Amino acid sequence: MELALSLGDAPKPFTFLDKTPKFSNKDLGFCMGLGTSSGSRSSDEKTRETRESEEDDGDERRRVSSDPPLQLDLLPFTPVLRTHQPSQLRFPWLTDNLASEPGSSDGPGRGLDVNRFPTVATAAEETDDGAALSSPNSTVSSFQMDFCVRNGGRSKRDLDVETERASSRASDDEENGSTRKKLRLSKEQSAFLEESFKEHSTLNPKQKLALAKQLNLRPRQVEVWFQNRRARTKLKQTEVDCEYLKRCCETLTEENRRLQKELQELRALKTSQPFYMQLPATTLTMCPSCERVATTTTTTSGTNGNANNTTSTSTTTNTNNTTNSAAMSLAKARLYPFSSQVQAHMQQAPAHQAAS
DNA sequence: GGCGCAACCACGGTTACTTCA
DNA sequence: GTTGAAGTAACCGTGGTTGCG
Repeated sequence: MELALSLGDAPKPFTFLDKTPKFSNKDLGFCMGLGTSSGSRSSDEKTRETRESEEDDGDERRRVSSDPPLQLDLLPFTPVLRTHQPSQLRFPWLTDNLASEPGSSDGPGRGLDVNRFPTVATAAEETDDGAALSSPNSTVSSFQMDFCVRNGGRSKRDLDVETERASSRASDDEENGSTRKKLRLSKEQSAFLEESFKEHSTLNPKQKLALAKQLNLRPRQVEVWFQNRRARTKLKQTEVDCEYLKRCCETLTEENRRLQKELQELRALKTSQPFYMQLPATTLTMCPSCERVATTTTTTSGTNGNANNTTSTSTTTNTNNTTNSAAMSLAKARLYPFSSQVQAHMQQAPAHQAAS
């Protein structure tokens, strides 16, 4: 019996894939590939990769480029960053002098930072990330990005209102030091983080600091954002995988049901037309492992019910789905039980497979 | 080389907050 | 105005790795 389950390049193994809701790259910027064992990489490997990446800042892209086929891209902007906005959105590890770009003192990006005055950094952050904490008067604060391209027409006034609101919330929180700090990142900040996530799903300290500077966030915020983003990606991937396996299960169940039904039909046919058994039987059997059909002519003799089977010929044929169904029809007509020759044939299966 | 310790990081799970229908 | 769901920033605990004495 043949059941083809292909996760690879089968033209259309499962029709249900067409029914899955709108997994269109164009629409959602979503693409997924099911690779071999990429999803089960050990944490050791990942940690090692990270370490290597951190040790070698000049080779940042190695981790990305060595990523196995498993890929989930949920990002809203599908175009590649550097071809998309090469002159406006730049990552600090790609261009070091962005903050000193001419004309950075004014522009639509001014006042984008939700946490313009991150005065509530923890003691640890003060020590660890203190170098990255940017004062409003530093060169970092003068950094601006031309987000208008991404704003979809949002005016500067809108940005200012949003920033003012965020600043207000921040100041409220500062007054009430006991409350947890939770400040919504602006759309522009999120978009930039998304783009950088597209470049690197993990950050080394250098990148983290640079991103934090660039977006006027605390390095801790950038770190947390990347952690949550990875978690979201993984969650989405799990959901997709789950759905896929569910559909696979349904398909296999349906196939099993169909085969059971077919088997019942064959049995019914066999009992209703027993005279076929008296004919010189031509065995049509299929090796489950190599999917070859073996045609065997068998002479049945004996008067006391003991049959001496003698194989006269044995030919093997490569099968595909078409020939399989033809073989099934032939099998229905010939009605021959699974014979001992099959077992002998199966013992030669490895040779068949090697030959094919 | 083996061991203990501290520091760091990533991750999973959870909480608290915001936004929106 | 209220409410529940969804999204997400932030936090916590844990395990792994690395460097040092």
